[in-house]
Amino acid sequence: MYFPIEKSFFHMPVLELARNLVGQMIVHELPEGVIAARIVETEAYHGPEDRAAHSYGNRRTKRTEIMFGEAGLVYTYQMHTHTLMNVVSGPVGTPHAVLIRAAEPVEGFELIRDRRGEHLKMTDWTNGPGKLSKALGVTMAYYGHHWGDEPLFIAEGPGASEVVSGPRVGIGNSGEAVHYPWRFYENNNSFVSKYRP
DNA sequence: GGTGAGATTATCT
DNA sequence: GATAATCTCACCT
Repeated sequence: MYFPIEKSFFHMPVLELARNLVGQMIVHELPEGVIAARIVETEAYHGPEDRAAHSYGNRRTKRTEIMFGEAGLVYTYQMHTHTLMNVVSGPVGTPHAVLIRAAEPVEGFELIRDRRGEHLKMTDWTNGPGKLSKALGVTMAYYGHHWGDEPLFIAEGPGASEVVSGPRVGIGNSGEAVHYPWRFYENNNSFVSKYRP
């Protein structure tokens, strides 16, 4: 049984939050059962000053609107045919966010397998942001939800053995921002997504 | 095990 | 009409 983490947990600087989310649990309670996974990889997006962020230069559109809200809200975003999950960070009016990129399944293996496919290796279930949201059943319907509320929430997890940082993935031509070491992941964990230069 | 191209759709200019 | 915080599959080593 899992319980949502204190909402005050989200009130810390975005880089710190990104690092501290590694090792926590992400839980989705569905009518069919509970899916739980331990977060092993995140990325921080530093709103106004980060060329790779959707909210760069305080760009405020219908899509980025939620990032200007309270820390702990859910920012879901459609990329091609996939949904990506973020945790809003920073005080109200400051559009920071943490992208949840990968997690290690802990509970609900059969539900995940049903969604992702019988033939896949277990490590291919959740080792990327699009795959993770599909495995957990997270959709755009959660845009604006809070990560401290059921049925989709962050719970206190067992932590991570060793958290390391490196450059972020898939942000192409974002100038200097490409090199910022704002990706955090558990060292030597096979559920961490592959880095593609 | 690794690299490279194409898919495919909401969102913004 | 261009773009994208990705995924999958084919082909190479």
